[in-house]
Amino acid sequence: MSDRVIMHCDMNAFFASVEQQSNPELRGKPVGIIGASHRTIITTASYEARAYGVRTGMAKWEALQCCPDLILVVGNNRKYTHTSTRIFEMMQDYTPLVEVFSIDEAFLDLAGSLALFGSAENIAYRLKARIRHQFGLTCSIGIAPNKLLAKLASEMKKPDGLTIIRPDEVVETMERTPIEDLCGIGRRMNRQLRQLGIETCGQLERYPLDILRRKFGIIGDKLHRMGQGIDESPVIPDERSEPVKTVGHSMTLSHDINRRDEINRYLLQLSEMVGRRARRYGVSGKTVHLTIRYADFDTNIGKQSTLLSHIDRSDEIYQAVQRILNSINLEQPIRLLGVRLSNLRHRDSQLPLFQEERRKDLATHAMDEVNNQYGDFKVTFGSLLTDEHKGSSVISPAWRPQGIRNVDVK
DNA sequence: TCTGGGGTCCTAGGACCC
DNA sequence: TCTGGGGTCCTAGGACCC
Repeated sequence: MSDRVIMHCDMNAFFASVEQQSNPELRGKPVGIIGASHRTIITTASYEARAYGVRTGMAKWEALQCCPDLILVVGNNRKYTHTSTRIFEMMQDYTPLVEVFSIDEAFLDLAGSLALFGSAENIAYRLKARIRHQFGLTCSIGIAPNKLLAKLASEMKKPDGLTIIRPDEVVETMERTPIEDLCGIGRRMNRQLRQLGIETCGQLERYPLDILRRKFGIIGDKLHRMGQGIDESPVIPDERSEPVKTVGHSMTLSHDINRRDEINRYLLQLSEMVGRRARRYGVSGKTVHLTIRYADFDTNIGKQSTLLSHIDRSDEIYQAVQRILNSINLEQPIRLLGVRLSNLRHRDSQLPLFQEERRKDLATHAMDEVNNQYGDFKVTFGSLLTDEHKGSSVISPAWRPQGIRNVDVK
């Protein structure tokens, strides 16, 4: 394992850069990519916007306070997924071992490619040149003996960086690297480690392992290894990746709501979104989750219910969600609603026995066909047909280009 | 017009079985 | 007449990632 060569490639300000490429008027200007709702946040800021202090996750109004000239662009997911897919295909020219980590990041295992291409550095330059030439985009690349260090390396120089951590440089690098720079140490863990006086990876490595274990359980061992820059996890290409475990959608409402009929309309829409995606993936689920965030933002209620059988039809999901909602005593107006399906397995392809069930299945199938062909919500349940419920399909950075390949069969 | 949306993994407690 | 354990499944909540 010690002679692995792993590359991590991270597209710079991906959504914003794609927009600047397709619209020259945006080039050189502060651009923030946002969602369609007025309660949206900045999903990506161009480097010009970052210079003003605009950051991912900021509320729209907050970003405008940092940078009054900020140009806000509503994200176009289709454009990003299209570009992203083509970039990942390009990476396949250098190794079949490409792990898509998010819509704009991937790991490549290059150990088997060096004989053909000379060196990992050489591959990095070639890939960068092609991405720039074909898409007008830059990326930051890290090369190291494992994924943890490759990701750390790619973060070191942005934009358009290339950073290599060689095996004999690992110890020195870890000595000066702040713990929060590691992927896996978030805000909370950073705070807890700092309370122990640990600020750098070097200090983390030297900290007594038994205390880490006592305080963090099995995570303690992981932390100890991370501090040394050790990570044995393999690069897993999509076709070998774990099947997806949950399918869900949630939405922050344009205004806080109270009325049950309004709540139901959103829940029906969410159930339809979840059901449609589950059916597209060919899975059904046995557990249904309802998520509610109250107007105060801090109170989040999650309630789940496991059914007697697996379901994938939107109306069945909706009914289950209804039952869960009935068991909750609502205490505040609602800001966000979410529906999720888990306990997934391959859908049973057999048609149900009863006439009524069969009819519903066929109707569902017909509805899916139209939606697959013409886009989401061209055909849907009658109660959804208001302007508010046109349902913009959302893509997240957790998106995977090929979707689900295989699903656990239990 | 305060703070999105998609996931994964881990923990901890309770029910239930043998 | 004291409360053993191992296993699985379920639920709720939180940390973390992009």
